[in-house]
Amino acid sequence: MDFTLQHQAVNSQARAGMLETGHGTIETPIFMPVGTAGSVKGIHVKELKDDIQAQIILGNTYHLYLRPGTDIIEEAGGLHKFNGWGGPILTDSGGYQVFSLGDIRKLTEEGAKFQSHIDGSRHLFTPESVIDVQRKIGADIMMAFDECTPGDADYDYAKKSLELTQRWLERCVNQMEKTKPLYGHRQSLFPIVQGAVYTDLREAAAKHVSSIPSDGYAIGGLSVGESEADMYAMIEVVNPILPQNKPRYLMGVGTPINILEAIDRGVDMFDCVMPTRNGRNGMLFTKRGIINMRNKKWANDFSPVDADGTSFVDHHYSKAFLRHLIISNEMLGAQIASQHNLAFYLWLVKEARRQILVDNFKAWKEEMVQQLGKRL
RNA sequence: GGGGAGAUACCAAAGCGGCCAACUGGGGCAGACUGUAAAUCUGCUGUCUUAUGACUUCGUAGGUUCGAAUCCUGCUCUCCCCA
Repeated sequence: MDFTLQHQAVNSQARAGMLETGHGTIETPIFMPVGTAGSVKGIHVKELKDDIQAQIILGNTYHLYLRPGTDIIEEAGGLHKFNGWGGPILTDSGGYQVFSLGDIRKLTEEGAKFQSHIDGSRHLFTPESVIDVQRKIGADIMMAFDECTPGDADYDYAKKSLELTQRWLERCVNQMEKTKPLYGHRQSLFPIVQGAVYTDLREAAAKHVSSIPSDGYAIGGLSVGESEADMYAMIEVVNPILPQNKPRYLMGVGTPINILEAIDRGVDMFDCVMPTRNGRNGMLFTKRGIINMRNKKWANDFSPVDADGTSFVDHHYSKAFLRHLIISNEMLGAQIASQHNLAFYLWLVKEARRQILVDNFKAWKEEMVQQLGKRL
């Protein structure tokens, strides 16, 4: 997997690049829609490609392992074929579930014992098994198995957690070397930087992962309860240490403002459930600010969903109709909102890239941030 | 014509002498959501700009009682069954 750094902004750490995968080239900075169970919730592949113009999507190891099960995906010929997407796929390792399934999971040196959130059955994830599952899923980018340390972890916990993540990383790397891709395309493993909000831990973590040759590097354990100031500070600590000529992926982030701030600090790749989940829950992101579509003031606003938007849905439907759908709990409401939000997120990173290439990123970003935070 | 049941807040529906401004659903209004246990969750929803406060409510008019949405009587209306 080759990454080409095309342009480095002058008064910002922002970069524009190209990441070539076995399923297509990704232009960075990029936002990757999340498709936990193999599908970006509520979005057809056609809309994903043509309307939203997604270049890579996520899947989740834990969720796909539980349902439909690794065997089915292998029998299908990998996730690319199974879900009909065909483009690049990144799979999260289940490290986030170590965090989010706190009550029904137990960590040991060996790995993480989960109880299925579906039927309560017990499963063990190890760095090795997680690599094996991701081989079978066929992800272009596989994530190392980590502990996503909570944002409020104390220093002692964060340190021990980081050390566990580091030992797990070594095991992931070993397992990568022992195994091969199953479907004829290259698979890359991205290590993950942890260390909570502690500068020295983040530094150590960044140095550790940088010592391991990889096609890209991820920053994890952010947007998990810490302040935004801490999040930005940690990005600033980590990015100068990570290899310059490899893509950097900030996991799970974030709001449109978060993304622009992180691009400004040298991040290339993002994923987040916000555009889809918040969309389903009636929130729209636009370049002029945030819309809570359920608010009464939209009830008789027959203007387009987003006059500035790039998506078909932005101009085809009115705010009043979309509000009606969402209030009525109609499936289409969630679909339209998700499609709009994803199209907006992809527009945002595409425009950021364009501004980087014409050396106007910083000024553009400052202006955008003012608008994006507004509530309409 | 005969017999029976019932009228509670925007809707539905509990409550059947004090713990009732009134359970619970729905609806309404607002908020949350960041590598998805989420088409989910949380508030508020009689009036008084704030309230452990005041005031006005449970078809309607009276009555009993220290005290009534709850008991009694009249009236009005609704529904069901048999003709």
